[in-house]
Amino acid sequence: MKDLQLSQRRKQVLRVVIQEYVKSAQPVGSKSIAQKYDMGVSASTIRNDLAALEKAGLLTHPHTSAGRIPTDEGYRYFVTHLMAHTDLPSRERQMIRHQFHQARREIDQWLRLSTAVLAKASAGAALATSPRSMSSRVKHLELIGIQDTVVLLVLVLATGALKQQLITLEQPIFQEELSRASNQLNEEISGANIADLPEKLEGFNGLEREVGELVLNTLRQSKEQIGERVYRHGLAQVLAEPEFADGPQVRRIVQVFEQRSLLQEIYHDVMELNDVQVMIAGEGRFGDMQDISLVLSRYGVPDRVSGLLGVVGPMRMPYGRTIGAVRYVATLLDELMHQIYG
Amino acid sequence: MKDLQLSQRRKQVLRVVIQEYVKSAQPVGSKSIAQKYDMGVSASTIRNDLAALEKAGLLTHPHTSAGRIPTDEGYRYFVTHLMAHTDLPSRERQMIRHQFHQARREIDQWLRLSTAVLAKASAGAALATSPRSMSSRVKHLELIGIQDTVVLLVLVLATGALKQQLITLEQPIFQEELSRASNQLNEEISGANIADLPEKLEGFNGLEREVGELVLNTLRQSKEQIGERVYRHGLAQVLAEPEFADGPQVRRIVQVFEQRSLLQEIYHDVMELNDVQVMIAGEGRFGDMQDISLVLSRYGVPDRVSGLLGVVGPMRMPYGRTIGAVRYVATLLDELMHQIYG
DNA sequence: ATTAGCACTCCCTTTGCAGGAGTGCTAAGG
DNA sequence: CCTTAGCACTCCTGCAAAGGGAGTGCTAAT
Repeated sequence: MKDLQLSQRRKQVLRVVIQEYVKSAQPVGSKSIAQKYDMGVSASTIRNDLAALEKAGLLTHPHTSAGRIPTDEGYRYFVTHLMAHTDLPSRERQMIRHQFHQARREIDQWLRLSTAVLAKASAGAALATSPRSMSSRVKHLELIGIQDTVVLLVLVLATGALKQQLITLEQPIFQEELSRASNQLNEEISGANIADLPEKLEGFNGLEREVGELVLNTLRQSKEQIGERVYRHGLAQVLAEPEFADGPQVRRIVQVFEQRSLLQEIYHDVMELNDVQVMIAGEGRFGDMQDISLVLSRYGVPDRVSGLLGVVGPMRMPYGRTIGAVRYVATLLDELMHQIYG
Repeated sequence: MKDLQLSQRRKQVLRVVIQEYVKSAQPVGSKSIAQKYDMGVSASTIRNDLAALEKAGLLTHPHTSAGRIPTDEGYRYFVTHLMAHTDLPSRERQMIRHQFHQARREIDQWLRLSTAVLAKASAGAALATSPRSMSSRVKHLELIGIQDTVVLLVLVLATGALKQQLITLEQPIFQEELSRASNQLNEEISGANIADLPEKLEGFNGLEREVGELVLNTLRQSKEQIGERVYRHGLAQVLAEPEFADGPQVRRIVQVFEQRSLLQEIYHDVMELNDVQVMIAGEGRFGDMQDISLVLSRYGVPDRVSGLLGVVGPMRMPYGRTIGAVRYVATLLDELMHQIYG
């Protein structure tokens, strides 16, 4: 977007239109602006401003004789230039923090809580991915016999992440044998990076070799993926918004909310930025996201683990509040993660 | 429901009404029945039958001059008395089985696949819970130092289920110390049931005691809960059904689909029955489930592990197909689980 | 640059009307 | 007693016309 020169008043008018429209979901007209907000000018003047803002591409109207509503670009301009830097009110922050301290100390719990809290604070639908380990260094592995020929491989990464995988053997095997194998492997590969693992595996064969290969595979795989779990909360609530009154629109947002692949695609973008990122109507880069906005943030500990956290909602969204909520929950998660991985 | 005496023809008429209505979502009238199905009687006779079925509470019409649609009880009667015992066609079964054999050997993968397959086969939204261990016997535990004062407790149950929990200590601790503690605990409590655990813990204090208590807590907790993870798939697709065209109805089904607590409540009922269970419009026992049906089944290995699997969709649902699909996937999961826990 | 005035546009709702589908009832026939 | 044809009746649906209203765009004056 080229940066526009707008007079103070026009900025103010744009701000008001967005504010009112977010509140009421109704197109807002010149008269109601002049009445509710004392801008020192008449409705007629505001009418001119509205026309100018429309020509600039920041507003539209649904039909000739309706009030104005913001366009994608209007929201974008608002978010980047006009929005007051709204952190969540401290009372609310307190409450959220309190909830986190009451939860069990487990990443799973934290993320579940995060989505619940975000959904509540934002009136959108919240989602989060479980954290992905940045450096997948093996900390420890364990082989546990489940059945005669079935063995469970448990893999603990340096980041504390847990991976599990079933192995079926040709022959029954004793637990002693398994323990022996896992001890041997542990000695060799614990602390090993994905890069030096193949080399270290050279010396092994038989069961150890097989398990080693499996470990390598698992690491490789987890390197590519977003966190394997996606937490979601609050879809029902966002569907209550009037923009999702009709069928196609509902399906659109549900798809955005459900689709793993979208998160996967967005993942890298968000990882690069440090602050909360706002994606309005897909920003042209993503398919069917009419009228849908995302507010996303990375969370985690730099170079150790990181995940994705955010809100999906209608484009007509209280951006200030939502951004504040996402940012706060993300920093809270950062803190908690830091206690573990810091 | 009292069991009604219906003539063969009336049963057939009911069957036809349901069949047609499921297909078209349109009220079906006497004339169209007489045309499409050669029942050897005229539309007028069918009209009488329809009136009788309506008086019996199995049908209604939305307004005076509309065709008939089934009521809750109509569907229920159909499912219990009228439905041909439809297993999935064998071609389809083959395909599904194939997909499972291609998946990675991991419960997580299986369940993900299950919901995907079910959603596809049923045109509803599928959900599944991860399996709950029936007897929570400890198989093995492991203490892994993550940070100076942060320790990860990994708990492997006899069923192969994995539990994890972070522990924060007052004092930094060496890995050797942790290994010592976990070895000691393993010797004592591995194989121990939840019942005899408290007794066995008597002898311990310090770190071992603390960990032991944590183990006990974790077991107790997992005893009450449904599987901790809920897998979902296919919400977008079910929302395309015409009954979910309006707002309140959408919110209703999304809530049913999202709410963990509902599954929790239903869990015990389903566990007791052995075959697939059909719940139409909440069967009066659950709140806001107008126009929504559930088709659910237990899966797992008796006395070892079990979980919940099923479909949520509109009441106007192809029950035969759906039940067939749920049953087949459930038995498939039974099989797979049996390989591990059998 | 701002303002008041005013015609114009287009949506939304209501009303009325015609068409159609399907029922319910009645009376006659097997 | 069950079945059938006939027919009036009900109520939905779609369409068109009309009125009201909100808000704009333009113009001319300040």
